Amino acid sequence: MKIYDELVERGLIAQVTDEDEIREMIDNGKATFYIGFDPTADSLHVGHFMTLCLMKRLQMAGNRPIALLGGGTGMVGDPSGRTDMRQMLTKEQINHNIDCFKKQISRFIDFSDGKAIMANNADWLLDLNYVELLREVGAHFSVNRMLTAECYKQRMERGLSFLEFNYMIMQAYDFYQLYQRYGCNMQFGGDDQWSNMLAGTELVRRKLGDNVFALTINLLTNSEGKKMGKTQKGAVWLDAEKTSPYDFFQYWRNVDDADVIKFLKMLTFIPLDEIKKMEEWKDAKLNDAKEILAYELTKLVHGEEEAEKAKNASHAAFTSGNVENMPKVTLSDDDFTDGEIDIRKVLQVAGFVGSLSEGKRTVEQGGVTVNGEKVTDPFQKYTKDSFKEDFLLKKGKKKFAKVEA
RNA sequence: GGAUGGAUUCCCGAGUGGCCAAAGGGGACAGACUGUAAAUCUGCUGCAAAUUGCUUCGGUGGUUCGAAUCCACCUCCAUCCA
Repeated sequence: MKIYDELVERGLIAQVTDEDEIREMIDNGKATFYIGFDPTADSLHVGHFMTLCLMKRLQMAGNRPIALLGGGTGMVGDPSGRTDMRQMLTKEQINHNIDCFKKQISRFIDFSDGKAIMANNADWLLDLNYVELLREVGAHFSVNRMLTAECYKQRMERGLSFLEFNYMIMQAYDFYQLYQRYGCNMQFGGDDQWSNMLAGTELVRRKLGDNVFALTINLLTNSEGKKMGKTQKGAVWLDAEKTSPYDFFQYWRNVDDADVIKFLKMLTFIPLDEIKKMEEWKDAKLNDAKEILAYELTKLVHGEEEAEKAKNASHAAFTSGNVENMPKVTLSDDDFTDGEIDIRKVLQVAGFVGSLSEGKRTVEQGGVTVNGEKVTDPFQKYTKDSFKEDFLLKKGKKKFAKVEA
């Protein structure tokens, strides 16, 4: 199966500017395409992961990717899909974030021998002259049209600053630059980027009379239409320091039944005919599919070794009760007062609760066990010796840890 | 620049001098049921060794025995006018 059809089969493609042209180009490895990453945080998250996978798939099909870091656009901030203005980032933050992004992207995409290009739009955006830009680029944009773009609609009610309004122009200008510098003839991105991307294809056509193309992929949503990759604690990060491989594994292990197959198709590199077989799996058997999903994704992001560890930890916690493989938490001397620590504090240090009050509440509701025994006293004390033996802490149904001191 | 309305806890949103750590809903968390799923029901949801104390209703100052609530100034947002 050619790459384009595979993308369709996997449910990835949302919108395209010209299906036949794009199919012809990417199927034959003729595309030089770019995907932009704005450095809004110091790690990539699950949403980026989707586009990185897309980049990889296309690279494997012989196309040349350009990873464009938004050192310039990050100074402005994309209003798409937001209800309020992003907090403005300082140059230092942006540069730091870009360094973090670079490391993560390099692990995914093969940049050797010019097989891929890393670019930063700060190189051409930061030194632009205002009046010159207005004349060169601004003249090609109709405000009337821009205002009808989906990405601004929401903001027409809540307010849109001029700064953010210009984001689309920045992004369009990127495409124009990349086309001239690297012959970049295609842009890919999340579906929320559609109007920004169209602006780019139009700018190139108007300035140079050449046709370039855009393709968006479906945003990763669950069966309820909610965006994936967010938890109550925030985003699911690709950085192991920010989201541990175990938590990452568990995140995918816990997806809804209704979503497993869809995610396997969209996110993993498992051949489609294998996934087809899994579609037959029903009820509890679906748990196997969830585990495959979690394992594959953890492997892609953190490597095989970490994926094995996460899987073993998961088995230890949920099936075998094998304490050795469980996620570990280590108490420091500072956590003890007069050689003692109470259960609330243990929960807090383990990261299971946000405050001692919450810990107390959880214990009172019967949500905490130690070595399988329910803890009833929220002020239950432990000495250091308590942790010499196995100390298996469990909160609720899904939080496990082996606590050491 | 002018007029009007607004800012409340994770989110939405009630509260217009004490009975307010602040209704109701959502979300989150815990319990029951399950398959580490969904749905449902119950509890719970500022902090703190806790019939109490402390911090919180955009900011600062004031009135008052007492302020989310009244007053002044400020900041920000929305709508209309210029």
